[in-house]
Amino acid sequence: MTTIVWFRRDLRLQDNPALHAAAARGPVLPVYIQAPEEEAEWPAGAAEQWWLHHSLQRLDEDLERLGLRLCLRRADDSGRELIELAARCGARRIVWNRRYEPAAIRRDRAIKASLRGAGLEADSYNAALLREPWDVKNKAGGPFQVFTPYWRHCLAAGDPPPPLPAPAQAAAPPEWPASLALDALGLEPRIDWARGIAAAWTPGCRGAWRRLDTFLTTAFEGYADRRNRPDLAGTSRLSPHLHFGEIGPREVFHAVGAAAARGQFGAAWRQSSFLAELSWREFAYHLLYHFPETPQEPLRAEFARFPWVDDPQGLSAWQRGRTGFPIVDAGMRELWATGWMHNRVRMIAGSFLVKDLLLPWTSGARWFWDCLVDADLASNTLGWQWVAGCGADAAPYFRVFNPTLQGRKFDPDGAYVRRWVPELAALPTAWLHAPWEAPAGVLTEAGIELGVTYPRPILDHDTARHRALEALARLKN
DNA sequence: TGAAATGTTGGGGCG
DNA sequence: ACGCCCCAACATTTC
Repeated sequence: MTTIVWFRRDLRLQDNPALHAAAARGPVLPVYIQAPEEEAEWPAGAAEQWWLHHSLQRLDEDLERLGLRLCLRRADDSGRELIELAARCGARRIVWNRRYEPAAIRRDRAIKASLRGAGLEADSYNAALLREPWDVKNKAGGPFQVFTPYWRHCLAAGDPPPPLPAPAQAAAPPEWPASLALDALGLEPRIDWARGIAAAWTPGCRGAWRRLDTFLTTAFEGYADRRNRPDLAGTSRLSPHLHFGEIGPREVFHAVGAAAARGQFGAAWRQSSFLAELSWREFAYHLLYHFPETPQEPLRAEFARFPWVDDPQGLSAWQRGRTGFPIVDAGMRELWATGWMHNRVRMIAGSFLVKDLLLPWTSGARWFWDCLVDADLASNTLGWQWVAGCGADAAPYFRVFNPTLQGRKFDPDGAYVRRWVPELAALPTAWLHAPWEAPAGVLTEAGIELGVTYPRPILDHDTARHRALEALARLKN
């Protein structure tokens, strides 16, 4: 009996429970359905679409080694498309791995009901998370809202199950239904702006595993300190691979454990700050599941009446990396060029938008969504609500990042700023994070004319900080 | 997963 | 020798 495996954000063969279950029972028809309308308010941005194109290509190649191929479809109703496909190839069963965004949950629930109503079997599995969001409860039986107790609770619950192997073999269905060519999905940009992204990333499982292996051998041990340094290769850069499910969190968790068993690092690997970051991702899904309105609405209700500012010019300067604050501009340009930004710099740039410019956190979340290759509704929402101070376990309202101090602390030699803001490259490190303080002669020497070759700061941070503190203090009363 | 303002301490210069 | 002041370094409080 043929089973349709409906691929979504699980673009891998290993540790793929839906594929595993299907291959164990007979012929497999792998399907990907493009249905952007079903993503509701959060259709994939352009960078994410670029990634998806290449990831689907890799997945198809991997499936070919199993004697299968990926059937590509475009539809405005995935459920109807699946029923049609099942009829065409005689499938009686459809399986997939769960998604956890509110719109996807609603859609999948309706599809499961309609498939069963049509007399088909339909089952879903967990490929994306160490724990299901509904399985983790605090002592009162409710969801956690603070990370540390959430994490402790998960640690105490024991290790997640080991990853499943890729199917050793899979039978092809009696007939292959027609498939669109990958190019017909129109995911690749028409104008060639993706070169920076292509240079920075290798979509697909093998790229994901290469990243993980490199990270485990070179950066895991120093991660607690070096993860905050955007000028070093101190992070795993797994986020887009995890986002598309080219690698799963169970695989990451147990790869760390296996490296520890080989003696690469100590016995406390479960409590490592790297796996804590993986748990932040889990925590984000936990929150999104239990508070599904948070992509739009602040979790802390009083923030609904915060006096955000309308400042299109400020927003545009921030988006284009022309605020005059080098660490902020470097981050925003890294985002634009590569579809990714170092997490420390996300916090700095986010704090600048929300607290210095007083622009709504949702405008930052939307821009990140459109630019990021790892645009995850759960993580993006958590990150922005955190930095704005209106979310779970959020930064206290008075916590305002000083872009100059953050730059000096986390990019001490200025290598990160010099890379992404090349017009400042010749400025001595002492002035690099505050070029407006440099003596005129130093600027001239470095070939910089403020306001011409590089913007003057669009605001005075000290003034902006006081303005934010006042607005936030009023909110408390 | 802040930063600034304010307070405290202790060494050293100096009358 | 002593008190006084300055100020850097560190700690605490406050936003």
